[in-house]
Amino acid sequence: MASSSSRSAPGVRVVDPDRRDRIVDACLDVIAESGVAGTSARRIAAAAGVPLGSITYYFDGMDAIIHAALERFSHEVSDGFVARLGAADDREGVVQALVDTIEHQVFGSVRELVLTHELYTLAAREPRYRTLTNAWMRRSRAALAAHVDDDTARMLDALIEGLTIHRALDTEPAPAGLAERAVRALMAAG
Amino acid sequence: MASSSSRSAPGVRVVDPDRRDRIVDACLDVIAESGVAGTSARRIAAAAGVPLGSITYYFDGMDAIIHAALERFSHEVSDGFVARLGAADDREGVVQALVDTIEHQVFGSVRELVLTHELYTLAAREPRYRTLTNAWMRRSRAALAAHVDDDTARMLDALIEGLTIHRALDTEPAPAGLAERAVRALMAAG
Amino acid sequence: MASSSSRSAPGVRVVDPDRRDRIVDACLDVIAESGVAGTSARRIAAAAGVPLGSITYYFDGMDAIIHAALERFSHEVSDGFVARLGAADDREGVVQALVDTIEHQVFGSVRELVLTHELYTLAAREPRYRTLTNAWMRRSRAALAAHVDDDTARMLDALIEGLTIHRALDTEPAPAGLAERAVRALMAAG
Amino acid sequence: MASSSSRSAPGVRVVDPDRRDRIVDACLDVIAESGVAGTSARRIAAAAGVPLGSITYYFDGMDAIIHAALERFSHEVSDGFVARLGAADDREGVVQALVDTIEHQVFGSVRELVLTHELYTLAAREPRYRTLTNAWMRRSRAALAAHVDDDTARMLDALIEGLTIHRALDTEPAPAGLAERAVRALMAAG
DNA sequence: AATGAATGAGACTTCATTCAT
DNA sequence: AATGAATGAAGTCTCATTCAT
Repeated sequence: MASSSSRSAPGVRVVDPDRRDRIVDACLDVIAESGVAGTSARRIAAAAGVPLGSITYYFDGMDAIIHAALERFSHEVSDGFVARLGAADDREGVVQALVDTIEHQVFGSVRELVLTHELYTLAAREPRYRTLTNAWMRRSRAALAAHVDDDTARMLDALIEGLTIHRALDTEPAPAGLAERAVRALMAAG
Repeated sequence: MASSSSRSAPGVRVVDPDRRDRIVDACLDVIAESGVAGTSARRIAAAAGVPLGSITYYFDGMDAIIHAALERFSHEVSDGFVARLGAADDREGVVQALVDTIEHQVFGSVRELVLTHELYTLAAREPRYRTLTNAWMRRSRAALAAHVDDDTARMLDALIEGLTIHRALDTEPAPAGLAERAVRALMAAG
Repeated sequence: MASSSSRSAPGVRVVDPDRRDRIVDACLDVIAESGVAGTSARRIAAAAGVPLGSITYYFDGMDAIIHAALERFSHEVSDGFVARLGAADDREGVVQALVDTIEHQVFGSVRELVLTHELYTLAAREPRYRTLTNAWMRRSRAALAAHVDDDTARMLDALIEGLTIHRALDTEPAPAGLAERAVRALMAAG
Repeated sequence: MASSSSRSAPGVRVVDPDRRDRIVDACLDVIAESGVAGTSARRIAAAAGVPLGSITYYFDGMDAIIHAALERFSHEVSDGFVARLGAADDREGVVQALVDTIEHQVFGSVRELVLTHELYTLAAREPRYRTLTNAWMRRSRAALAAHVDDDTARMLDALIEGLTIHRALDTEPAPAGLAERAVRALMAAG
């Protein structure tokens, strides 16, 4: 008679419609922890709690999983940014949303930092990943362009990128108010 | 007649005092071409024209070579930046040097972009590499701080970072003059 | 026409349910021939007629194979001893069984001698192997204790050990009847 | 002018007449700690505090060092046994000396146990090492034969061997007085 | 006499992918 | 549809030994 345990016995076929999704999520976890270089089908399978064979059954090779995972990641981050910016209803709200974004990252887990750079590294070399970062940039700029002109959107996007990276990689805290001054300076110049 | 080839016959012991340096350079080339993930002792040895055994003879494991290579790289880039900035003798010269830096990267080989991100990716996860990026940041800011106050130096450094990355990852060219406007805006705010 | 050879063509996937067992047996052969020090995954694979990858597929590292092999060996020897002793139905039969055991070893292949010492050497240093030798000792003593008291069992077990080793390592034959006299003396003392 | 430091500067040639001896001792330490299998020229050199080149300069390959080391070891142990037995001046003293020998080993460091088995393992397979163990046995028996007849000497030697090994490998202590009863039983039988 | 740079062989292990079931 | 046994390639590293100095 079948066990009522939530963990099925080995060899038993399970109906599991979300399995593909779970693999993608697990892949993201593995990349965050061990890097793209340390990501293997075995590790993803273990993290997702699925058999090894599932990996190559659902995906066409390792790169397909990694691409799917980083695509999902870029949308997650992007969605957050767009939401934060969408909540702003005046110029002052925009400033606050941008400063929050910059400073939020620092307190955000190391996970976001790591995954971002893993993606950039791939994008620097492979067009398939550059497509991902391009779309991501475009979504960010579009969100900004709802409040400022296109050129200012570009400048602000770059500033956020640079400040976020430097804050994350720095060993000492950034001066208070610096992000805000920079944001205001660029918005004034637009 | 004796061969003038740089590659010696197998089995022949060679005196080669610069070998360690050449291995580091070769490692940088391999990382640039195939990424840290694709960098193996075999490939480095082949690129440097030395036997495989030399790699582990001169370095305590793969990570030691990669660290040495990326350390060298960070200094090379940093030296260029410091030199460009050192040549400026007035405010206008500084603006020009920074704009040049941002735009120079784009026309610079993909090599610099790739290597920078490979380093950042490692730095995001491992303290040993964060030490490298920190020192690099500090050198850049110090060079800037010779011309502007400390806070402005930080802002400019971040702006350069962000603009450089976005230009490199973008598929369409950035508007002319945008970098200059952004630089001037931040310098005026300082 | 299909080959009836036991060695399949390269690249052909084979169904081979006893493979794990065959690897253990092959490992024992390799240890007997070349010692634990000379035992490598490559050699075991060659001896078992399986690809190198099979070794690490079935076992978690070299030590796991060696442990499994020596565990099997200790049971093989132990089983023989217990059987020989179990066949004895009176005091005189026990004496004969023990003398047979001592003298049997000499004519037994060098294999048993070699493997025993390889195991003892590991047991002298690593607890995991000492567990093996302990269980082995316990089985031997239990078999003896069916015929004599516990202390005598210990003495006899040690005597057998010592005589066996010295006979095996000696370059000249032991005096006839010596083993029997020693066995009788210890049994009389019990 | 030469430094007066006890540790010479690198590259300085040192007069060191006992170096060969020190290498042999260091080799014994390495074998005791890591086994013959884990003994390498590098490790011996490090343990002896001599340059790597010294190893192959003073010895004809690894096996020559190991043989020299184990030969020295067998004499050290043998000397102790002969001395202990030589101090006995009557039958009772001999009994005591033998019981001491058996029980001394248990409290002796694991070093002696390990080295003994490493040597036996080699002797089981290679004649060059069997020569060592044979000579060792002969010295032990000769020391015993000064007090008992030849056959009894053989029996006692074997008993000591077996009891020592079993005590060392056992996880629980042997019954008190057991060694003494066994020794007396064999001496009475002689 | 003595050294340490140098090397090629071979050690273990991990892995993506294939394929019979 | 799904799995896991199986494999060959490639990974890093250790090492004994050689040889120019």
